[in-house]
Amino acid sequence: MPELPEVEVVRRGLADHVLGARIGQVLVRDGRSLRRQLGGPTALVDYLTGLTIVDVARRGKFLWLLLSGSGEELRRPEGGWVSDQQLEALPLEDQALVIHLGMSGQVLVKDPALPQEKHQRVCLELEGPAGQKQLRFVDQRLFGGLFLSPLVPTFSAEGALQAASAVSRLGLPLIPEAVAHIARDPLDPFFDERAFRRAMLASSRPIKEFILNQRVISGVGNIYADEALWRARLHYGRPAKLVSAAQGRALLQASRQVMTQALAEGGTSFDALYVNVEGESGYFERSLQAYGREGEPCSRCQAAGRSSLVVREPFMNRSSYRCPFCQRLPRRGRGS
DNA sequence: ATCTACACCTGACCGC
DNA sequence: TGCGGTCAGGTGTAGA
Repeated sequence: MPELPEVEVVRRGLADHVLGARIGQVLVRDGRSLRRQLGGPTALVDYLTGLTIVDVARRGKFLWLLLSGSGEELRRPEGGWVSDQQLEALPLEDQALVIHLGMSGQVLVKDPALPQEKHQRVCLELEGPAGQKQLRFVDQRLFGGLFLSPLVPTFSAEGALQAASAVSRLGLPLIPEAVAHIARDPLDPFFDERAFRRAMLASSRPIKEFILNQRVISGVGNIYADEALWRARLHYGRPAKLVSAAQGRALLQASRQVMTQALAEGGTSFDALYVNVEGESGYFERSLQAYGREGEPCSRCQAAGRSSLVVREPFMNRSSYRCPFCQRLPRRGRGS
């Protein structure tokens, strides 16, 4: 359930703590976290060892580390990694390390002396002259993982080279091949609203299924889908093509607002599973209006003097939460 | 081509 | 106490 805001919290943490770090020993405790790695653990270990981390990028729920092999001869300052200036001069390796948190993944940056986590699967030793740290990939349910993927160019709709990720430091027009099919997310300035609208009009799938499709819009998972639909007053089952242009814009706007707010509060957390790189939980759960609020009053209805209680309904083999008053199916859209 | 079904996982929780 | 069933659900792929 880490969605865009939670993954961005992790990305920022990595950008703050591991840029310029040189990767030393790589320890794979559980090969199942490398299911997508061609050649298995050996290939990952062989490739990563000795490389320097030069950038951390994200698109939707995918994170990736950009690497350089030429960092070895750099002079590393006392107690830290190399400078930004040095980093920008380094030539990129042709593969990035892609990380997906799946349902329960965490990326922690910790002192090697601290005890390892129960579900730690992979550990990268980060070497500095004084500072030694570990990048730990922890994942209880093993839906997440790490793997190398070759960088390929990214293009805009008009065919121009375009930064693959709005949030990377270097803003390179390169994306890991394995992430190239993922659409830009609603917080990406290059998000293509017209393409989003075209796809909406072409789809008879329920609107919630539509916005969960990472090929159409990325970063949205079950929690923020329900929150955005609540804000836009849309029923999850409404066929996408029957959502008006104004409602579609409202939905996109709602997803931006809810994710921006969640990011400002450090992400959503239901338990200790979703945390930043220092192991701390976010506070956004307190701000959720629909998700997880079965039986509680809809705050919008309450403010208007009505009483209606949020309901939980099965949809797409998972739970959906909505207000039965302000998120109804119009007559035309019934039957899904 | 489009869509559905399932595999991948662990742990918390619930009813018996 | 134990034990089976259910739920949490993102992503990729096999099959219809």
